[in-house]
Amino acid sequence: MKSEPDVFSLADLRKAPAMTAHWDGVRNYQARNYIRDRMRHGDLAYFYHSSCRPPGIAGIIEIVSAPYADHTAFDSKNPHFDPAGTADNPRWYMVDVRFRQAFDTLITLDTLRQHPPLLPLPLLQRGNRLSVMPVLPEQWKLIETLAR
DNA sequence: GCCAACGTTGGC
DNA sequence: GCCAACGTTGGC
Repeated sequence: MKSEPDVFSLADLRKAPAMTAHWDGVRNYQARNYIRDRMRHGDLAYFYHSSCRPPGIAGIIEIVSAPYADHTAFDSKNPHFDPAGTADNPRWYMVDVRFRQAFDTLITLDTLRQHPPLLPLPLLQRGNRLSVMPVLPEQWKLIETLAR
C-alpha cells in the first residue's frame, strides 16, 4: 500500500490513536477492487513511501477491519469528494490499518528491483501507478529477508 | 520541477 | 464507441 510520506507516513500511523487509521482516498477502480474484494481483517501489508527520496518500503501494517465505504467520498469539502456513490451502494472503499513494524532501514525501490522474483509486482513495472496491489507469498518472504 | 505514462472524461 | 484533451501519478 503506497502513500506519500509528506501526506501520511508510517511514522504518522505509529503516532495515531491506537496506531490505527483509515486508509481513505483511494479513487482508482483497480486499487478499489483489491481493497473491496481481496483484503480481509488480519491481512498484513507493506507500507510503501512514494514521491520521496528514496522511495521504498518503510515497514509492515495490518488490516484491522473488513472493507467498508470510504465516507470521505460523501464529503463535499474533501478533495476526494465523489457524489456518484451512496451509502447503500458505495463506489469507493477503505480499510482500517494498524502499525506493526518499522524497518530500521528503508527497503528502497532500487533494492527491490535487484530481485528478479519481485519484477512482476506492478510497483516495479514501467508507468504503473497502482497504489494498492497484491504481493504473492513468495514475494512477501523475499522482501522480509531484505528488511533490517 | 520535469515529464512520461496512464486513467478518465466528454464531444462527436 | 472512438479518441483527443486533460488531470494525476510518481520516479528522476
